[in-house]
Amino acid sequence: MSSTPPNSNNNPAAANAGGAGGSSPTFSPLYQQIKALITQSLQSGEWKPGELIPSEVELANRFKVSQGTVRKAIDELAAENLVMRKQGKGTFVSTHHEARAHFRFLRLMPDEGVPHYPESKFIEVKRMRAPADVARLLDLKSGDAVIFVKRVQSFDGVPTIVEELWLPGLTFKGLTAERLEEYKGPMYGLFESEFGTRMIRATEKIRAVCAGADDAALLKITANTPLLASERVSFTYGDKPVELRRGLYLTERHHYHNELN
Amino acid sequence: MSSTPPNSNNNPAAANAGGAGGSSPTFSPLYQQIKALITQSLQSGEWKPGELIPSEVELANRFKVSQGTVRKAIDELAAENLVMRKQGKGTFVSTHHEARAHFRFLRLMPDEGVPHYPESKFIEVKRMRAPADVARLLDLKSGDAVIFVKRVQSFDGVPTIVEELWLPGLTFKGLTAERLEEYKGPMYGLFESEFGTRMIRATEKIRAVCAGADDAALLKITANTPLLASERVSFTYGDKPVELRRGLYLTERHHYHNELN
DNA sequence: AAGTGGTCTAGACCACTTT
DNA sequence: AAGTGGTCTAGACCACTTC
Repeated sequence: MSSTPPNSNNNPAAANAGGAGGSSPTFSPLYQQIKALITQSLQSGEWKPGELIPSEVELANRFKVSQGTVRKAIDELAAENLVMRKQGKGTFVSTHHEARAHFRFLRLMPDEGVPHYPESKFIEVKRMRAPADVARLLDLKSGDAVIFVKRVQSFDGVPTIVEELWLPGLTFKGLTAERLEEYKGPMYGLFESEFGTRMIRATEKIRAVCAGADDAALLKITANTPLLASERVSFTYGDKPVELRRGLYLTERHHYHNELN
Repeated sequence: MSSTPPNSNNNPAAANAGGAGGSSPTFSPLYQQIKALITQSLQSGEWKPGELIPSEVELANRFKVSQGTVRKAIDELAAENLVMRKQGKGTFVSTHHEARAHFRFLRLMPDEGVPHYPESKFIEVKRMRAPADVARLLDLKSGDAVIFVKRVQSFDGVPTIVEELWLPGLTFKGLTAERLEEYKGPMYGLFESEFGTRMIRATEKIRAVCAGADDAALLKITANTPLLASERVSFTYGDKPVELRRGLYLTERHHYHNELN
C-alpha cells in the first residue's frame, strides 16, 4: 500500500467526514461551521463594526482548515452584508456608519435628483409596556418594557415620513430623546455604536392608507391624502427581532424603490 | 531551470493572463468570460427553460478551463436565478413555469393564509403607438408599435389588482386577447414559451394613490379608496427592457411583502 | 456502478494596497 | 518587498440521483 495521498480529507475540526459511512443527523459542511464561528466573533464584539478582521490565511490557521474553506465562509458573510471585502486591504466588519449602508433599509427615493438622508424631528420618546401586537412581533411577553419613539423626517425641509418605533427595553436601556437628538445620521448607527446591536436584515409589509388628522398635521398635508404604510421588523444576529417600526410615507415627490431579482 | 510546475497558469482561452506585464484595459476574469458564454447559450435558446444544461465537467472540457472555473461562473448564474442547481441531477435553465417562480415578481401576499396565484380577467388588448413616457422606459422611439394589455386579477373571486402593460410590438408580435385568455398561470410563462422572451429582473417604484372612478368600478370599491400604485420595468438578457407594467393593488386583505438584506 | 453537483485541500500566480 | 484578497488549477472525496 502506498502512503496517504496529500489531498485525503481527514480534518480534525470537522465532526463529520469521518471514515464511518453513517452521516450524522446534524451534518453541516465545514465552511458553514467556520461561518458560524466567524459570526459568533462578530456577534460577541471580538471584531467591531468598521474594524479589520483577521486575514484569510490567519483564520485558516486558527481554525485548522484550508484558506479556500475560510474563503467560502467569508464569501457568504459578504453576500449577507455582514462583512465587506477590500482587495489588498482585508475584510472589514460592516457598519451602518457609511453612506453605502444608509439606503439599505430606507427605500424611499426622490423622484428627481440624488438620494440623501432626511432630517429627524423627535415627537416623543418614552418607556412603556408592550401591547400584545408589538410583543408578538418582537418576541417579547405582553407587558414587557419597550421604548417607544415617534419622529417626523423631512427631505429639504419637507416633512415626508412619520414613524413610530418600538424597541426592547432591555436591549436599549438608557436610550433617551437627548441622545437621539444629538446624534446625526441613521438611528442604526447609534444602535450599533452605543448599544452594541447591529441590524442585519428586516422584513417589511407595505400597504396604502389614508392620512388621519394627526398624521396629516405632522406632515402638513390635508387629511385623507394617500400614504404608504410600512411595517418593518428588523433582526440582529441569530434572527432575533429587535425593532418594530411603523412608518407613513408621503409619496408625492418620493417613491419606494425596489429591485426584483 | 526546473520544468514548468503543474499549476502554472497558461490558459489559452484567456485573452489576458499572458506573460507580458501590461494588463489589457478590458480585463475580466476567466470565470466571467465563461459566465458570458453560458449566458449567450441561454439567450440564444441553445438550452431552453426547464432543460438540463451540460454538466460542469463537460463545460470545462468545451471551454478548456478547469471545473472550478465553470463552477464559479454557474454559481453566479444560479445566484441571479438564471439557472437552478440540483445535486445529483444537474443544472437546469430556470423557468417561470414553476410555483417557485410565481412570487418572485408578484409580491402581493394575503394577510392570512398561504399565497396563491390570482385569476385574470382581461379588459382590453390592443396594438397602439407608444406614448413618450412608455417609449422612454422601454427604450423605444415615441410612436413605435406596442401592445397594450389591461386586466383585473382576483384572489378567491375578490378583485384586487388592476394593471396595464405595455410590450414592445416587435418582440411580442402575435400576442392576442385569445392567447392570453386561454393561457392559465403567470403571463411570464407565456412570454417565455411562446415568444422566447424571459424576464430575468425588474425595477419597481411604489406609491400610494386614491382610486379613481374607473379603477374603483373595476375593483368594486368606493372611489378614493387608497391603493398601492406600482410601476415596474422588467428586463430580459442584456438588460433590455421588455415590459412596462403599471398596477394598482388593493391592500385591505393583502400587503406588499419585501425582504431587506 | 456511474454520473452529477457539493465540499475540501494545496499550491500557484495575479491585482491591489501599504510599508 | 510583503501582505491582502481574487483567480485558476488539479485532484480527492462526499451526497445524491439514476441506471
